[in-house]
Amino acid sequence: MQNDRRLEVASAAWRVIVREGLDRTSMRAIAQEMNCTTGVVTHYFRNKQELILFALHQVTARLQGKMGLAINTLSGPERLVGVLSSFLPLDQERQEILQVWVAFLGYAVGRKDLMTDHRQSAGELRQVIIQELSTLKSQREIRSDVDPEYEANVLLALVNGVSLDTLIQAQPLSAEQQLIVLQRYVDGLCL
Amino acid sequence: MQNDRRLEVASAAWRVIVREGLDRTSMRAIAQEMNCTTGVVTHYFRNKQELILFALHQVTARLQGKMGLAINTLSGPERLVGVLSSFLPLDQERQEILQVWVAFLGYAVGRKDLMTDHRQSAGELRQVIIQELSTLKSQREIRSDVDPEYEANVLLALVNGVSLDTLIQAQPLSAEQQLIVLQRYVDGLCL
DNA sequence: TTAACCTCACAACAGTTGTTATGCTAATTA
DNA sequence: TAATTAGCATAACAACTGTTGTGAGGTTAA
Repeated sequence: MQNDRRLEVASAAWRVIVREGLDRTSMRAIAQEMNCTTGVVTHYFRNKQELILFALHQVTARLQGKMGLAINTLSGPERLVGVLSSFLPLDQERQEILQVWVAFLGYAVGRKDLMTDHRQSAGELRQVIIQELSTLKSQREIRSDVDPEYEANVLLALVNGVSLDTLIQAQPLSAEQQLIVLQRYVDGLCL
Repeated sequence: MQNDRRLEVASAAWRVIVREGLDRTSMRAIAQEMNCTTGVVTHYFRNKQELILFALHQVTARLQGKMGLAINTLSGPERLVGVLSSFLPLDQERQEILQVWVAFLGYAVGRKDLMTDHRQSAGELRQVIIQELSTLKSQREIRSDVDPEYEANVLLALVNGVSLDTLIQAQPLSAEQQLIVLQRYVDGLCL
């Protein structure tokens, strides 16, 4: 399948990004990571921009996959925690996703179009959280005085902040500690 | 003073980073931003790496300046809020600082030495927060069951997360809303 | 004045970048 | 079988990168 090959190229790009940095992720470096030449890369992607954009969309796609799984298998307050924890770097795969995401976010500084991309996916996620909170509120699972829009901001900030801290803290939070932070705050909304 | 000139170069680099992106911030682009040639840049900085590192240290230096002001002028729980809010993008200056910081963080992915730099300054800030919380605890200003080390993680995550959201959210939190999020959480620690 | 020096412009260097064109081989299709 | 296309290697291109050296003009010091 030609689509599988595109994923292989994007996967190689990811590995180079995590290991060498985004600015050192050249066409030749990606090709070398796949043990072939740039002919492969140029054959499956028109531009480098198209490749970069595809690799970026792979980030959001895989995270949305995790989130969809949580939505379909859980319910109640556990589903809210499940959705939010989909984005936490709890395992090595999501730690890699986080690094690629941060690299792209830094790359988006000074590029209006790329930053708009980030904002859109962030906005969609925010709507999901608001929806979850509203449902929980109408089901009397959380306090009646919580403002879904406000708490969505806080929860997203908490998840993003905890994720970032796993990158920039010397002794980062363990997976259990990350979940505890999230769980405690959600517990504070319940009752 | 030759130090002032270095600051001018770094300032020009900041402007290019915010406007064009870090990867497009070349020696020539910085020089053009100053309306001169690369001779200026190469005269005050040995390498580009030295320039980049200097510009990065300017970020932490200016933030620590803000923090120092809060430490010296406030006291009690207000000082904790003041210290933490020093890092929030409440005004245009700190919004610019945030963008440069995010650009450098993304640039640090795949560079162990730069990421170590980030980790060190983050660790120092964490110690300050822990110290603040411990002092407040011994002064019976916050609940006796709060764990300073744990709450320091949560507070830092909250500040980092709120800051990030101002970048990646379509309608970002206003300065007042950012402070409310922080203030409310700190209020929850008091009593 | 003479000498040293700071500040900077300018040009040239080698290396790396993305992009493109060409051609080969194997698979697919007619 | 013949023709076509997919998949990829190779090489060459211009543009851009950081770095270095040379030198000019102005300032300071002896």
